[in-house]
Amino acid sequence: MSTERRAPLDRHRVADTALRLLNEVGLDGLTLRAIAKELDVKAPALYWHFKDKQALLDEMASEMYRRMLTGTEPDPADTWQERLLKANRGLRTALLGYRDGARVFSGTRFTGIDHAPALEANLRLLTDAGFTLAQAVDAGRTANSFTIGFVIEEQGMRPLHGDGEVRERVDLGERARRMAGFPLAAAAGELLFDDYDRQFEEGLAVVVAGIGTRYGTG
Amino acid sequence: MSTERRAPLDRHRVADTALRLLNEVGLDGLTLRAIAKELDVKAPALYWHFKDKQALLDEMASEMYRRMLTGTEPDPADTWQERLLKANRGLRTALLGYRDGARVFSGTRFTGIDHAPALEANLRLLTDAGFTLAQAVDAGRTANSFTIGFVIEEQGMRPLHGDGEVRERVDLGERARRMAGFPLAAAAGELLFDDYDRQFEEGLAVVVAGIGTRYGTG
DNA sequence: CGACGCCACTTAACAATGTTAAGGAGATTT
DNA sequence: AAATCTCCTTAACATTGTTAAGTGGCGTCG
Repeated sequence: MSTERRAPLDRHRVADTALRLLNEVGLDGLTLRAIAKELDVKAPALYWHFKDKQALLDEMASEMYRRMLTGTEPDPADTWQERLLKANRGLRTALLGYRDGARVFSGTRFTGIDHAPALEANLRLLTDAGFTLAQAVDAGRTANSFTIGFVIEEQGMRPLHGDGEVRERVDLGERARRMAGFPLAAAAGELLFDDYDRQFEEGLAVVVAGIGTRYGTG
Repeated sequence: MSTERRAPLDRHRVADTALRLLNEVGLDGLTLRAIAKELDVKAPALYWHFKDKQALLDEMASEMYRRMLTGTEPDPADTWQERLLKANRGLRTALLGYRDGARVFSGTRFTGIDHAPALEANLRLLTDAGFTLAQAVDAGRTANSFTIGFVIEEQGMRPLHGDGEVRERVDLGERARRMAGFPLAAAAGELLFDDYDRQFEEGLAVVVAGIGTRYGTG
């Protein structure tokens, strides 16, 4: 018998399902009707739990952030360099875990305080290492901006598709042809669109080194 | 008499008008019908000049980039530090010049070669200064990623509105209340959302310093 | 026990959007 | 003069976020 009554939804379950669906259809395919169907519900039902679609996206971003934190208990024995590296690697990994993850994440603001403990711990570590609070804030934001910017470009160039497959969006041969007459720019093509992991590590190392140099805590 | 025949459109004029309109209505309000009305034309006419809306957005991004370049003739006597600073300051200024500028810019890929000469000149300057090509590419992308990421956050926090007015999207008092129990994080609020110009300069200085440190060309 | 009321949803509908199909007026070419 | 090309219009379509109104189940209170 179908007298089984589906348990009522809540914000968490909706965001959960939406995140799972995001990886199949991408941000542009993530319609309220599709999410609702996945939950065995009609679209307007979502408005009982969320004020509008943006509120749902905010919840999704918060959930992404929560999952990122659970993967990485901060080690109090970290040096500030290690902490910055870990935090930003973790952020990138979390964003890459979802199709259009960076776009979703950067378009939303946190509503809760789930991020507060980690932020507090990081600021504490940096100030204990000799940074002023202002320096610690600047350092964190600089590294954070780099990571977000990098992943936005990365996901724009190599979108993750439904089947987990990665497809390049740039035709290197055609680019090289257009760049004839600009030898360095042409040669840069192969470097620009290959080995994002290495490029990210390189950039992150640059940022951390710069923080040490500029704030004299290296 | 209205026998005056309007000159036919072209991609450039459409992108021009769309960019002007962008500052009045924002990316979400930038519909094809609104752009068409501004051009005294019906919406489907745009499809004669552009394959789809994304193609128009690409053209807009290219135009933004072109305007950025005309403002800044690269000085061959620049040191690599000066060049990186100028290029990324210019990029930020260009992005801030349009409502949702960073979102428009980061969502698109260049189709032309307008950016090639400047890229070539920058790579030349860096390699002449002792960088390998790979290092020059990495350095440029790191700085670039930082700038894009920074401005995306900046414009997300302080959206530019139609009348050129800037409205804050964060209630600092409410944030401080939520952050009770996390003193450093709470105190960081005022630092995080104030004086973006200074924060950007600070971050850019960090990146440039890091490039010098890591690639031994400082 | 029955009426009330709240929760969590459904059905129906709306205006707006990107996009396509078909056609048409005017200039240009043959 | 006929045909073709350019650039645009009118009409329509499916899809989207969102709102309004209604409805069935469940607990509470008289």
